[in-house]
Amino acid sequence: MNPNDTLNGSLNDRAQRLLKVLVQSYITDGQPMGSRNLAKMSALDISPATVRNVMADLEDMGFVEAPHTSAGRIPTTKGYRLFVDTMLIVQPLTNDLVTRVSKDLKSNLSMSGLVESASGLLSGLTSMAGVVTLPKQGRVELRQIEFLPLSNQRVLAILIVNQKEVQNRIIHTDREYSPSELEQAANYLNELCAGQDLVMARQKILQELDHVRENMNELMRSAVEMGEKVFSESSTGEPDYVVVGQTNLMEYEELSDIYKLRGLFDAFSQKREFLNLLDRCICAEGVQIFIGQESGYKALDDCSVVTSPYTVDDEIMGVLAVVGPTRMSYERVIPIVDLTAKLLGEALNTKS
Amino acid sequence: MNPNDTLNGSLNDRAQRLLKVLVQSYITDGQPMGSRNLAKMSALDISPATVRNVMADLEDMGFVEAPHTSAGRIPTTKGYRLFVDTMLIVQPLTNDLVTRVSKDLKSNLSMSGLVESASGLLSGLTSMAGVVTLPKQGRVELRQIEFLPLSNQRVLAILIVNQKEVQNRIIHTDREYSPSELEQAANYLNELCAGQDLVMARQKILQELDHVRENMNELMRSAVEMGEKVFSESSTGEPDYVVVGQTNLMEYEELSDIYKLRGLFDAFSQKREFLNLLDRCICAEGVQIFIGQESGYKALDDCSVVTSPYTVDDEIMGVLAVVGPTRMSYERVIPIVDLTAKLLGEALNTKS
DNA sequence: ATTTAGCACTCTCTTATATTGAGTGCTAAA
DNA sequence: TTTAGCACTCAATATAAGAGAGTGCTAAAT
Repeated sequence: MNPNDTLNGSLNDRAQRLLKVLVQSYITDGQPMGSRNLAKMSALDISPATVRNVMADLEDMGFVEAPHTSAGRIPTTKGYRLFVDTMLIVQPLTNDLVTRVSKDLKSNLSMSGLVESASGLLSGLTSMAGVVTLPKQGRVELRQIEFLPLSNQRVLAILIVNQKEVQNRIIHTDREYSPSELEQAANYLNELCAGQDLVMARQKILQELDHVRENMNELMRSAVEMGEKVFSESSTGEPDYVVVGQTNLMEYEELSDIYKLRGLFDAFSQKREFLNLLDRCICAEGVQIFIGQESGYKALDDCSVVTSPYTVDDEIMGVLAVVGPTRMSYERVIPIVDLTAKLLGEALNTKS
Repeated sequence: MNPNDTLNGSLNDRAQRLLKVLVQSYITDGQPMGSRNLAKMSALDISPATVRNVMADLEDMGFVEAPHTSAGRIPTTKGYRLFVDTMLIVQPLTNDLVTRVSKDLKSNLSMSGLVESASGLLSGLTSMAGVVTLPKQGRVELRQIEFLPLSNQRVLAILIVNQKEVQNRIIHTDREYSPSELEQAANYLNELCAGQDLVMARQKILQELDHVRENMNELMRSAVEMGEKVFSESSTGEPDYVVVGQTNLMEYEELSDIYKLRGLFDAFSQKREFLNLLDRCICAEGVQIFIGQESGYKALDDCSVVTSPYTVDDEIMGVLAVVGPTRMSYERVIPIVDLTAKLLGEALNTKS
């Protein structure tokens, strides 16, 4: 068997080298590459005709394709995948960049500001779109609950959770309550639930509800019922992630079709599909990449997504990502995503 | 002087009628209108040649222009302006629509949800982009302040304002404080400032700061200093407005140039210019319209903005707007903006 | 004094046609 | 197995021609 044979499925060195050169060239130039050029650039000392033979094989195997008969070849999704998995050499980051990212993140006081910054960094450093999910409140520990009377049979419940965060919810009650009544109710609930996880607290209250119905006095009944209302209202429809630099994507020819672009932007603002995709990465360790159709969502067909979870104390808090055209410089983007994830985790750590 | 003379600056009836027909036709069709067609549609029983004479006059006066020699005429900004100011008959709203908007808004519990809904309605009903600024906290009355110790010389300040809303701010202190110290500080500040406007409260604290330096004990000094820090930190970088339906704008040919579109989207996300524009409407009563370059911002050159402030108890709380191509159905959009502003105000009212 | 008909003219848009250049696939020779 | 050579394909570009829409102007009609 010939050592240069490429038809048995696994690629020989020469074919791999040619593919690598082709992918790199296409990523920088955006032009299909012809055999003549490829022969020259590969430094392999073979003729264009030979390159053509190899390319025909690579096309049979699905790694490259030709936009039309007389154009050169461009990588397919499968081609990019092989490149990313086995031939890619990530570019080292300059110290300069690291300190810049670090500074940028640390200059942030609030958590939402931090997420915004991270997103902005991803977008700015890559000239593509940056996405960062809000850190998920793994265990939400109730620290204290307070009630404040409003008008019209409504009560404002203030939940202080996780030592630092405040949530407020408005509940509708069956009648007006006086401030002192509310204070007693709060005391009762604090005693019952303080220090517990919100989910647990709710269960405890539901138990209590049965119990209380027969035995307890009117006040406690009210208190428990109010607690039930507070905890049943799920989280306050906040944003799930932050996107910065959407408009950068308009600069890329591959995406400049207005319909594709609209689909993509809609996907960002509807969030559902995109959140699903990000959720899938939350279990993966380190940087993960979805190339073109691999993501499974039509809106992302012409895009690649480079994601990484970010962690605090080894616990995954969220995911961040860069979204851009499949023809992106993975070698540059991957370390940027990696770095940002690590430093965001660190920055969050000092805030807890 | 001839009653049909159009050259002395003010338009005679016939010219007005022709302009009106032209604008309406162009808004629905998007096609430049020729003299032949215009003569027919105007029902004026004049020949195309006469129409051509009138159009030449209108062009001299800057109300219409011709994309090229042998196209019909289209309205200029000035033409749209005259149309909007003097010839427009707003379409009456169906009861159906009114109840739908009303229901949609009332089904909302939180304020941010309400704003989101309003924005969505504007966008959905017009197939353009809807913008709603968050209601501004005109007078923010401090009701209560609480402190919670965090780690690393930081303290969480919880401000309860306006009977219903909670703001939380993290301040950095000169040393660690115990919970009981903080409680006393809170009590002190509550006594000093409760019931006051935030701005007033700050001034009071600044006064107190001078006073306290000599006379008072250590605790009170700390308290006042903390208060100073709390109030000096301005509002918590929240979003200023909500945009829904940006992507709708991609459907309009007038805006389908990718560079214009990018400028527009960037303007939305940078917010600065756009906020300035909206601020300008806050003093105007009722619906206000910016046509094309009238806004003064390059990004909005090909757009019109229909705005209205929304009020609670005759006090202006914010502004909402629809953004779309200059060639929009003003007759339809204006009442929608008007209605949404009114009902949003009402909906907010029942929430205070 | 306006209004109108008629005509030459302008400009866009569409369609057809040719030309060029890049690059391939195949065949036969090295 | 590799290479040179050649016929062929296809996109991109330029060029020309013709149709359609609509104008501006002039001279006649009202």
